[in-house]
Amino acid sequence: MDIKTLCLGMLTSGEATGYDLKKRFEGTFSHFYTAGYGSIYPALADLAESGMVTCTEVAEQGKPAKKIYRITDMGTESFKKSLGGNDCPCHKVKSEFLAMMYFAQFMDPKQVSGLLQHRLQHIESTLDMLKTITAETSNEQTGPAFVRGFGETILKAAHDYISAYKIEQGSTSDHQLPGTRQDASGQ
Amino acid sequence: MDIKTLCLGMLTSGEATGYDLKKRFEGTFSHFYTAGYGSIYPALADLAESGMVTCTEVAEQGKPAKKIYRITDMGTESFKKSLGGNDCPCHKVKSEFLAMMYFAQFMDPKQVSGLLQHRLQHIESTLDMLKTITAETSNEQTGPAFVRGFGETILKAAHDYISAYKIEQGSTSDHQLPGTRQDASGQ
DNA sequence: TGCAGCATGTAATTTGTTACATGATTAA
DNA sequence: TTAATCATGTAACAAATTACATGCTGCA
Repeated sequence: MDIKTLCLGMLTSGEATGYDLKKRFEGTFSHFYTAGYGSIYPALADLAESGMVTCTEVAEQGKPAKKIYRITDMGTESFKKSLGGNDCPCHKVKSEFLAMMYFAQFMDPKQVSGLLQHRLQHIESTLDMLKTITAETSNEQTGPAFVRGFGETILKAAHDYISAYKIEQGSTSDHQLPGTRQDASGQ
Repeated sequence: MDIKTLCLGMLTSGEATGYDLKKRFEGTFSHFYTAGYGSIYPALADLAESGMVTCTEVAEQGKPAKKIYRITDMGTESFKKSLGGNDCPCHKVKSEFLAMMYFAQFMDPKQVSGLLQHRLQHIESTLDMLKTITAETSNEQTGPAFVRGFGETILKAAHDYISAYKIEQGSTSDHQLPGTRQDASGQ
């Protein structure tokens, strides 16, 4: 599924600007998809050109005119069809974190520790964000609820696993000074 | 981290051909990175050209000459440096599965069920593969062990989550016939 | 005084995927 | 006889990232 289809899907729940969609990619969608302005704006332009969405310009002062996009009936149809025609959707992970951890033996133990700490913090902030969104949303539909729950589950499992490993390393090994442990300077 | 660096890293544990590396991408690495021949072969050619690896051709009958790659000292140095210069490694998920599930309301319940079933099976086969690799490997180093354990943990958590959701849907709702449930035709 | 937020977009570059091209051996 | 395994590679294509370009408002 490309960004274009995803933008179209997002518009099924109401009008939005490119800027709005970006915020969604940073929110609920952030744990399973990424997209920047460089893909969102061209996607919306394409969708408008092919009649999937309409675009209403609203003049703003001191900013470029706001472009409000709304999905058309054709757009909704097309979106449903693209959902229907995919019974083998992929789920891919691309992790520099795991790749580096795989080669931990080539790294300074301090760097490894920093890496783990960094990842834990990232997981925690994502988890916080998901919680905030849940609190703000009422009457959540099963789809979004499933996806959010999935994210929370996986994130918690990852957090537990990394935490357990850190404790194990901290207590068993000698390559980390007991007094200095959990220092984790790098951010 | 690009495929080139990853190939270089893989070669730290011994000589290999492009074909060998592809198999590794299908094995231990499959749950956090993907790469096809189209990226591996050019990567190895680049590495050889820049002196990171050496290449020995061994003639074979009925096949193209086998090219055995070995990492050089310069290659090892370069690899260590690229590991050291990355204290904020990303961990990205790109999931068509979750994207589709987010929009479950636009899909036929049967398709949703098939989607879940399909994902469960994929998780199971990946888990089996990881188990097989573990059985075959003795004296595993901490890096690879951490990564494999991470994969198992996350995969199990995902499996449990999806299974629990299927049961919930199967028992509570009326949009699935009790007699036909868990049929999951699509593969 | 400076930064974050709002708001849009383009162009070059990077990166990886897909399809193509070849061809012997071996097990089912 | 059919498919899988071994074994290499290229060229066209698709997709997304990054850097660039602009500029007001409001808060600290």
